[in-house]
Amino acid sequence: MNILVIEDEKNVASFIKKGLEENGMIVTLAYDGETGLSLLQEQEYNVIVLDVILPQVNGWEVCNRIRKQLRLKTPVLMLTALSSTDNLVKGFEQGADDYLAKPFKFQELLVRVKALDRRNRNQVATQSVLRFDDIEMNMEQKMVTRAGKEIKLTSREYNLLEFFMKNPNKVISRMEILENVWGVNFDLGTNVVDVYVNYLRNKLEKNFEKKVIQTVVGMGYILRAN
Amino acid sequence: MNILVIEDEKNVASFIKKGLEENGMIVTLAYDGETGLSLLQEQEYNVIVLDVILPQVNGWEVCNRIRKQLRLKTPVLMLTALSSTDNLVKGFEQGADDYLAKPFKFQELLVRVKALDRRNRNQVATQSVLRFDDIEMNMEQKMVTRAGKEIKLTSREYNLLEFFMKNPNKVISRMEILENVWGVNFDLGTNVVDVYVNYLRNKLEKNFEKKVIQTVVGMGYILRAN
DNA sequence: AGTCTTTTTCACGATTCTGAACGAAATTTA
DNA sequence: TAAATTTCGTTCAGAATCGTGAAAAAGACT
Repeated sequence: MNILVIEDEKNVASFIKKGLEENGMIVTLAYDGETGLSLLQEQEYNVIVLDVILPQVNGWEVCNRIRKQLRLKTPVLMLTALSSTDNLVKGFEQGADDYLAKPFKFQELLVRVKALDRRNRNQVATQSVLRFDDIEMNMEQKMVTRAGKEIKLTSREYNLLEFFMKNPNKVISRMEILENVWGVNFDLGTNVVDVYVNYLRNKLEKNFEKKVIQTVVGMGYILRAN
Repeated sequence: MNILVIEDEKNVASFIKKGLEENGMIVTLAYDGETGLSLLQEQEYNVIVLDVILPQVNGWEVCNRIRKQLRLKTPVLMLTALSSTDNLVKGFEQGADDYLAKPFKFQELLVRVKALDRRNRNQVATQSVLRFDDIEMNMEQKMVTRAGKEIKLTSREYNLLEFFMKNPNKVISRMEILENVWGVNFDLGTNVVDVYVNYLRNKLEKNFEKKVIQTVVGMGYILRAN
């Protein structure tokens, strides 16, 4: 289970990290909201622990942006020093899923994190996002980004990339591609695959440093980071 | 707001009752699970405060029966002396919505009760109202507004929009739409879907800045803000 | 009958797909 | 090493498909 903790007080942060790690969780720390948000773009987390009081952008704002901007449904547990009703209600309005008033016992935190994860698992079976290196493919929105930049693909190009991303670091033959992307299972003497790989490369690798689709002469292609 | 408190320790019970009443709530006490369950059959409550340790039937069992037997979705706040993880996870499994470890400050209880009520109200509300960006769909009144302005739709148009709003930010294929809105599950070579999307666009996007229904060539359509 | 809603059809333009052609690169053969 | 062969990358133009809007036809309801 991956947890992102956004908390500026370093001793509190490392206290939480240590405790959660002792319970078998993988914990990433962010000491401010912006860092947290960019981490969320890079990787998927199961639960976010978010302090309300943060430098610059406060926790509510961060929470709001997680929902509205990043469109993530990852459950958020808010940590708050102020346990007044109004403040908390505000938290829920911004899309927090639970809150915990400081100071708290670690057991409390642990239980809540587990409960949030549990609740979430039941609701959303899978977040349909494929990732490879800095390429991200949202299978619901059929949207692809590389290093955060949107890359518009036609449907055939998209399907081809999806096949690559479902078989990363693995040489794929032209036949396999034809079968799985074009639905053809006989060799029509065509080079469509070559052409489309070329299209993909143009869209996916131009303006970027690293090449990701490499050809393996006589065998096919492979999606590999450098 | 009606609260049912199921708690056998009379001094704790009356302490809670008094406090909640001071905050304008109507509180009913039950000193054991059976009494609580029968009260729930007679009247509707907004929130249930339930002690885990009760004579005869324990709190988890009561919670379980509230969900499985009475089929009530009334939010349950569990009071527990044991804040160990396992016990609490068990509580959530039985359908509790939140918990509070004894001893607690009254403020904590109050906040949680309010939060539960609030969450519940929102859920019930959103059961009949769908929102996306500035579009609001009242499913009881079958009425749609955008930016507060009413938009009159025919029933087919309404059903189509409803399907979109239930699958926001997700590419929907023509087939899916045909199946779910027209109830056809074979490909009659028609472009009704295209036509109706077009109707929706006319009614929903003319006179407004932002387009919300976008076509994804070769794949279908997507309801997406901007 | 008359209005409103729904379905179907059509045509144009835009996008996407595909095969062919050819040079470049890699591999094999001589 | 050089030549021959195979494989690959790229470009391009025609073909096929798809999206859109309008308009006509069919159906439902009053």
